[in-house]
Amino acid sequence: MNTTDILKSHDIKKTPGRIAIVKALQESELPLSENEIKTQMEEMYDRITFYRNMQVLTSAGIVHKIVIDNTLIKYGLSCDGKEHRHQNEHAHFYCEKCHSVVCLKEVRIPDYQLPSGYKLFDSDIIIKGACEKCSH
Amino acid sequence: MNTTDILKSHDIKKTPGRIAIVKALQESELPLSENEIKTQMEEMYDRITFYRNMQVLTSAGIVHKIVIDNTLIKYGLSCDGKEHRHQNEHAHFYCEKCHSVVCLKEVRIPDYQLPSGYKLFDSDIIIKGACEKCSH
DNA sequence: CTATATTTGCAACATTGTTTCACTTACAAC
DNA sequence: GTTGTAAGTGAAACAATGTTGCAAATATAG
Repeated sequence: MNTTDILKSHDIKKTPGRIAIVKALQESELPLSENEIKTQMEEMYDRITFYRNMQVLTSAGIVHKIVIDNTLIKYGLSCDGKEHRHQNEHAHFYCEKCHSVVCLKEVRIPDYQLPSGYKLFDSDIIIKGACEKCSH
Repeated sequence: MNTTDILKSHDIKKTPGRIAIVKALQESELPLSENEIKTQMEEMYDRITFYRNMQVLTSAGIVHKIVIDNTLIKYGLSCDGKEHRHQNEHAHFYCEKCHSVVCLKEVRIPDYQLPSGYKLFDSDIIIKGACEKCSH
């Protein structure tokens, strides 16, 4: 799906800032941090607008926020932004050597058995370690 | 195990700040945020010392840091601080209504099957939803 | 093209986390 | 106990991250 159609299908106005963010994520494969996105946006990046647009994009389910640690956040496209999806469907891996984050599509989120009365809205699995390139 | 023995058994000097942090966590059952611990420490709380002591306590495995979101962090005692334990053994639940965090001891961390070459150091499961009191 | 509701970008502020350095304290050796 | 020393503390200053209010700009429906 092309960048502007993703926004359109979610009833979100297509503004240059939002298009730039989604484009950066589409072109990257790996989830990106704010700084990595900023680099791609060049001079059109504005911190405040970025935060507000991320708020819009994540609550629409287009982008998911991957919180590795309080000082390290990555953003990834939610499976081509197909639909409203507030729940991650797979785990995320953080390489402590090269600091990259990858979506582990093969590690699915299980059906958790919560204590009675508890309701599940969303869940995240973060696995930390060394990726293939860095584990030698 | 009493507070000072926990520190002693990890070869960490027992200073008033550290004792106060561990005591606060021991008396609470639920994991606590920095502000909640600060309240219990009263006037002896110092922000810089707190961060440094948390660094020491978490890397010793006495306390584990539960990152719910980049702006919401809770700290919990690692199963009575029995031993060096850098890996959580259970999931954590965050109630989006009352903002409490509980350790879900019954939701164990599975053995993840990582792609070949990947090494696992640590992992976290965060489940967000509504707790028993708030889900009615 | 025009109207209007949304978005942007700036200033100012609030929170969170780190570094440096002089002073103090914990604790081991005596 | 007293003392020496390595470790911990707390203040100042800084850096990074996130939020709010408001006037100007702009995306889209009609």
